[in-house]
Amino acid sequence: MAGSDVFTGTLDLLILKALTWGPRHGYAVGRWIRETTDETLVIQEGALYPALHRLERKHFVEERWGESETGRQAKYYSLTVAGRAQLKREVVRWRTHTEAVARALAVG
Amino acid sequence: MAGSDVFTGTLDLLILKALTWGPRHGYAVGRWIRETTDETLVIQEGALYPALHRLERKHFVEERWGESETGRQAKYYSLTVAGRAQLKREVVRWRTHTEAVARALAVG
DNA sequence: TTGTATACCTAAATGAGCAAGGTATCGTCG
DNA sequence: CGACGATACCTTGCTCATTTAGGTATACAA
Repeated sequence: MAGSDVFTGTLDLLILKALTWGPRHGYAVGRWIRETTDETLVIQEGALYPALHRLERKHFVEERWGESETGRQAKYYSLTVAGRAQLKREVVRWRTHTEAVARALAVG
Repeated sequence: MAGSDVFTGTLDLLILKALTWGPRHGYAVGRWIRETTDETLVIQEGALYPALHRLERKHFVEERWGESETGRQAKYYSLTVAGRAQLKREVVRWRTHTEAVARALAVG
């Protein structure tokens, strides 16, 4: 089933959010999502890396090679100006839609 | 973009919820979702009808032809016992995941 | 009679995420 | 020393939900 871990369309939102405070490499983005959601949302690498590449292609993030905390080479992603705007839009969309579903579920 | 109107995976939940109080025909299910969400969630017919057929194939709903309020023939769908259990599961899943995303968005 | 709402349907394309592989480095534990 | 787990990246093939864009038919109002 598509989206058994994350509701499809939510991943971009989470990735952009993970980059709010500065550059992070891909592996660390995945770990941040897993940790801040208390293991509820676990992003498969086969979803994570393609998603990062998509965001790069749309110019919402920029990549730059650097050295990770462990001394290994890692690809760091940072938000562009457009990415920051996109994050805002996606947060609004998320709120709007979850509130709409909440209204429907509250009926009865 | 897949899921521009509804986060992919949410549609089944909404359809099952729409049938909580008794049989409804497909068109009325779509209208119920649109109206209870104040036009926020508008389900395309090309998504709605295939979704109903999927739910029927999984035995979460049963269909039966009947006469609509306007006197036309319409296909009425009603929840099966398995469908009612599925609705419960999907509500839990929805709550779990939206709360997880909420935690992530609350950071910072 | 033209349009709008009701009521159903499908086929082709898009595209996200899953499953399952792969490479390579580093530290640790037996 | 050797195996293992964690880190860090990647891709290809598949499934499957949704979008797009059509189609049929009836009823009623302008």
